[in-house]
Amino acid sequence: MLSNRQLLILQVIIDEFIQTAQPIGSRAISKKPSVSFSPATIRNEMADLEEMGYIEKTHSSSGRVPSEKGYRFYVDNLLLPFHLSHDDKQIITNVFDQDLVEFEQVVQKSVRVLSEMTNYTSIILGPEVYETTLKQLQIVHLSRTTAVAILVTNTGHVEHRSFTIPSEINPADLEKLVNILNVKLTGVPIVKLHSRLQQELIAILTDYVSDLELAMNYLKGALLDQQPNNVYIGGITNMLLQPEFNDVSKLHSLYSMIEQEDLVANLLRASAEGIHISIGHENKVNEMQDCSLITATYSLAGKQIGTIALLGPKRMEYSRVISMLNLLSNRMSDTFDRW
Amino acid sequence: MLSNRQLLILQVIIDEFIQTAQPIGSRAISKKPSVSFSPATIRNEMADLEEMGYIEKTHSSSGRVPSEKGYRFYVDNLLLPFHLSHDDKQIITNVFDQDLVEFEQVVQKSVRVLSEMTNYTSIILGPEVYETTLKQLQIVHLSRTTAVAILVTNTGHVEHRSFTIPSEINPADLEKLVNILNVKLTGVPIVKLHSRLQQELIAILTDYVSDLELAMNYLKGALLDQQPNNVYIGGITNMLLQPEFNDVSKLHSLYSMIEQEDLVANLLRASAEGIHISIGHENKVNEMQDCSLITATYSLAGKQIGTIALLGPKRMEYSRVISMLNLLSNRMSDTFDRW
DNA sequence: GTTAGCACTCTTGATCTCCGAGTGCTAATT
DNA sequence: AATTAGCACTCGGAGATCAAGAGTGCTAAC
Repeated sequence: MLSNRQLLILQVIIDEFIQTAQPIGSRAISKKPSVSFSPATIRNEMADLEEMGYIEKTHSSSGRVPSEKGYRFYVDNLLLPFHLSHDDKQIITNVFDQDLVEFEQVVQKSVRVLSEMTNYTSIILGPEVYETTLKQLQIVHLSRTTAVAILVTNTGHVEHRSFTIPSEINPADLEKLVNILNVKLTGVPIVKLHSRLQQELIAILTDYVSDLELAMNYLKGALLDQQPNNVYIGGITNMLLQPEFNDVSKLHSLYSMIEQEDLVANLLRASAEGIHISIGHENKVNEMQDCSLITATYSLAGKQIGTIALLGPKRMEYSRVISMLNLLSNRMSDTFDRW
Repeated sequence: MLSNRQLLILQVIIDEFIQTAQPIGSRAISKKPSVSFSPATIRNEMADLEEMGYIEKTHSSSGRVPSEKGYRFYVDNLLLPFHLSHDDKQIITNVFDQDLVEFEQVVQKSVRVLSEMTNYTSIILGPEVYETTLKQLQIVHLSRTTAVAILVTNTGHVEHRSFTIPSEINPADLEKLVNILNVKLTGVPIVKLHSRLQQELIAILTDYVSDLELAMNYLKGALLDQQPNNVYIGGITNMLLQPEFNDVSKLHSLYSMIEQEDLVANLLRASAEGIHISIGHENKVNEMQDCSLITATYSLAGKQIGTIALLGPKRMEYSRVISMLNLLSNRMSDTFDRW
């Protein structure tokens, strides 16, 4: 167990290090107004804190630096609720002021605002379509042999994909097929489209359409193949501002990781509801083990549909960032619910 | 005028520097099989080349490094046609092998391939829609008050935008309006949509639709407001591999420039037909003045519709890169024409 | 005209020193 | 018993110094 004094000292060390990125010495701590002990006393406490693994030295006679265990303790026990300034709140709220009626717009704007306000890299995993349903399906013929399939969801999301129509398929058949599908599939959740197609409709459809299989395969390809990774990333260059990434080789490995959107997407897809923080080696991805990742989820009708995340150095402004993520994720959920 | 020997030496210096990024000394040059003079002779020639401004020293007793004037001369006069390896050609050709029928897919794939093959940053300015025409216009109602407007072009490009329907507008009117517009505007070039709407159709439309103005304004907003910046950028992290960007502060200014997509878009939009090279300070954008930018254009039916560019250090592999850009832009033009 | 030779210049890396910030420990103080 | 002052010690960082090496410019010889 940590004494109150140790708690105070640990708190000061971490707060200070978050600001300056410099090791903190006993003298500097004793000068803090909230601290009223001599450097010698503090040195004793620091030795204990170090023994317990909450802080570290960079070399034998340096000041102390928080360890990952220290950050973890800080995040779990020492985090003070942070009051966002009125301006900050306003900026976040403003994102939702214009009448944006599309998920995508909201998300794009949020990513930008978040990275600008925090100076970290922000990542949003766009709303998953689990709950969205098919609103309308349509084929637009571009020429004899090419067409675009367009799929509109009830959330205003539009997917489209071009394809070539093989000469074996009768365009009229395709047309008929689409008409039937529209009647039968409107309102069906997107994720269930595939199984619905397979299980329930084949029987009905064979009656209407010759060469069914061929046409179906084409439609399936057009509509379902691409599950796009709706990952939005902003402020990647902010990493350059952090002294911990002065080293180009570190940057390179981190950046090439971030460039792999599917990897990032999978990582975030696993996030638990609410705010969650992974510090350094708590991250499974190697390239992130010098970073902290804070995730928050947002929801539609109480059901989690996406994730907002901030990636920065372990030395993040946890408390401020958490407040911002909370506010943003609530606003997002509210907005989506209102639609 | 440069003597043949001077040309040879300049060529060797630049070729070598492009490979190694290290200053080249007279001894190293004289060891090249293509060179048969002693270091002393070469030193004399180098002094002349330096006086003329084609090469520079990094310090008084260092080897020589090409100046921007040197690169310019090299690019204008010394560039040998580069023969792409069979594999390289194959990789580029493969981009077009699958039956991609959408501009976007082709462009996205090209950007990736290009940056992977060159290790530079590749930028493609997506096809401008000047020549594309409206294929179909459609409104899908999501709810009483929201809808998505979808616009399909003859090239398979799909634009969409959600909007809220103000209560003053009669949904039936909107429907009617869209029907009429579809009949009247199909086949009209996208860029002319706006003027067409204003000039020719207002008269006809007033007969059919009450509250015309309101409905029109909404449609215009939905369809024409956003001219999206179709800029695709790949391999940004490749910059980290170049020794000239070891310095984090240089990287930062360059990266924050690249992050501004509209700036990049405007820059490329101005590119002249064919291959064009800007070296260092020939670039107007400050942040690029340590870089070279090579642009190539591609076309549809002989009309330039977009730009491919590679951004790298001044020490670029000009000749290889130019061959690749040539091949790629031709293939792109061919493919688009074939549709 | 070309090249060998040589003195000179400048970078690079290694080694050393000095300074200061910070520590741990002990002994004095409260 | 807890706190603090005092002090010796440690280590990193900034400079200074030095030697090695790569490269140059110039002169004189070929």
